[in-house]
Amino acid sequence: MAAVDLTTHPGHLARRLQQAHYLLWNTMVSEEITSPQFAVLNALVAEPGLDQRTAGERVGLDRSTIAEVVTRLGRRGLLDKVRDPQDGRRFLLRPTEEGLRVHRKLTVRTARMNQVFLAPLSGDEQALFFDLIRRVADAAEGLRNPAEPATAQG
Amino acid sequence: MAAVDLTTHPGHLARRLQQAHYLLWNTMVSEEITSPQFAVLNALVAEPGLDQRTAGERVGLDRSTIAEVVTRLGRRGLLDKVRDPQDGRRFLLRPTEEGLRVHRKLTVRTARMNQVFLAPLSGDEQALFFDLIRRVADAAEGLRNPAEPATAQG
DNA sequence: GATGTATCGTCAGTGCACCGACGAAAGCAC
DNA sequence: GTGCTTTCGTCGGTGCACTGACGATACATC
Repeated sequence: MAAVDLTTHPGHLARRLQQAHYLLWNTMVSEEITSPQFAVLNALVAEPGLDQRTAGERVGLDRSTIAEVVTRLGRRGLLDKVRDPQDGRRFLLRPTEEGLRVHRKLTVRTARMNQVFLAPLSGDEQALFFDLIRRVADAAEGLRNPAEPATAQG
Repeated sequence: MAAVDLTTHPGHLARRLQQAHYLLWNTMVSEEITSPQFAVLNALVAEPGLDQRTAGERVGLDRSTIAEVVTRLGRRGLLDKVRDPQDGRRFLLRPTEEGLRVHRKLTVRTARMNQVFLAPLSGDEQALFFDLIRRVADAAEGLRNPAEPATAQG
């Protein structure tokens, strides 16, 4: 009997956490717009005119995935995509009027959902929850990108 | 400027955490067997002869997803799938010899990976990390399944 | 200005995750 | 033992996520 206890495996917990969030999002926020789509829209509200790659970087999506998400947002008319006249490789993205409207609406609902989602934790615990996850995720991402500043011995 | 700070959104953090884990798993554990596949294999090592639905329940996968994972594990010869003679609707699953061998090997590597993944946290913090995530995930899952035991006050 | 390298976006392939609908089998009526 | 309902697995559709390869554009060097 060499089976392990998955409740002490961070990867398994992360997956379950994300699934739980997915379900709650569907019921409390939107069945049309997904959480990653909202994240991209949010990035464009903060910085209109981002190119695809940078937008993906802001929310943690690789080139392929951001391309698909952008396609869907474009199909829904929430985002405009135009070639950068300065750099013919890039597409510049900005939210449409409708995109801004949807973003405002979902921002409210998302805040409500987050409250429900985190309700099992006290205020202090919620802060800890963010801090611990962020530190683990940042460190793991750092393992992949061997540092950008100084140390250009890569 | 109505953009929100995604680092205080648990769903976004959960996604980033899972992605970080995915990358680390690929480099430190296996490029062939994925984390969900290992989870299913692990469940079958613990309880050989589970049917598909129950196995999915053990690791948190719905019917459609567990079906795909089982297909892949079967294709790799890590698992046997036979009809339940007692109940013609079910398939009973058990690991093959090769499946047991792979499970043992990955168990070791997974433990190493978890250490690296959680290295940014102290021992106390790791315990907290598990506890907080588990509580949030359990509560959210509870919202979906309106309770099985008493407390039918929905 | 031609050559070589790096970057941006796309495409194909694989895998996880959900939903809704479906057929087959089982269990419960009566 | 003929129906009603439930359960198990499958199938089709959508969406996220990664990899590796590719064409087009830009940049850097000569």
